[in-house]
Amino acid sequence: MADIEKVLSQAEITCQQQGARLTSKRRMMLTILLEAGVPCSAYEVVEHYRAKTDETIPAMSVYRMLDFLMAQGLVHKLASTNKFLACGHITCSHSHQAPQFLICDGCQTVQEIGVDKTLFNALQKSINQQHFQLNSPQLELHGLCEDCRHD
Amino acid sequence: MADIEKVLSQAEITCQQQGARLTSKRRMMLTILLEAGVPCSAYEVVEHYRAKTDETIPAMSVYRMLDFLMAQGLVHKLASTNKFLACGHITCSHSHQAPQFLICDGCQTVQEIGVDKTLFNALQKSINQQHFQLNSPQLELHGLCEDCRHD
DNA sequence: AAATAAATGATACGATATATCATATTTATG
DNA sequence: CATAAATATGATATATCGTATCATTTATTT
Repeated sequence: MADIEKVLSQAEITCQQQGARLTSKRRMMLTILLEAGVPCSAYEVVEHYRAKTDETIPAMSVYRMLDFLMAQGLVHKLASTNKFLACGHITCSHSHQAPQFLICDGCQTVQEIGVDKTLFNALQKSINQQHFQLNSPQLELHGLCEDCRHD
Repeated sequence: MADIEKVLSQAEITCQQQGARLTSKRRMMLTILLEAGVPCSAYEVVEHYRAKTDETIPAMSVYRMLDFLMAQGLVHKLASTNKFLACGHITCSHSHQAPQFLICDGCQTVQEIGVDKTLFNALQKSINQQHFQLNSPQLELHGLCEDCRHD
């Protein structure tokens, strides 16, 4: 597990640079996702929050805070599973033009791999041929990680 | 609009080849998606079914039939929008290793483009480097189609 | 300190999806 | 054909995911 404090500090800086406020609750949401390590549904976050703080938080608030964190690029949502996870690259300088997630259907862990230049170019090319203007591609690839493949 | 009858005939053949039964209700589900032209939620399919036949069908049944059609490769589900659409390649001989969907956020139309060899290779390479065993990638790319871009 | 803006809470509800058991239909087999 | 087995569908309930709306609190500006 990477140093969560370090990630949080960087998140703080990122938000400041973007003129966004990382409130203590928003920070807590990010902490929960970082500690979980695997993607969580919004309602799982609600539950983790309750477990950590002994206070309840409305699901509505969690959704809003996750939306905020996504807008800052600190959290991603996996469309294929309706779950949220902390960005794996908060402390590095990647842009996130085309995040690719390798989602293990065995143990639920996710590897967020960086943008492969070759891949992104091939993607752009095949899309431009269709006269389509891309927003932001997000690749979610399901399979088995090395550990689960051997089970 | 492509000839729906032709697509249905091919669907019939595909099912026979796979030892699967394309019942009249399942066939109706596929027809509804083909006629709709845009992706539909399961509950929209329920509604279309009622409009067409004046009979109601349980959502549960629709989900099951859509699952069946997906297992035959006749229908795809868009994870990013929780909607279903008829495969755009039923009458051609594509394998569907890596379907790519260009989803227009303006008008909801979807272009299902074929597997680009270069892209698929780049994808495989970046994945294998992570010792990950892919199930079946499905790329969902959001953006604007040519028409909507000019609005 | 007052006015404004931003964030969060509270409540209700809509949309998506599945579990489970019952019934009907089709297929296989004696 | 008759019956058993398998497959498909219906019916019902409920879990899960997500948003609309209005109230309240907290932070920022002046």
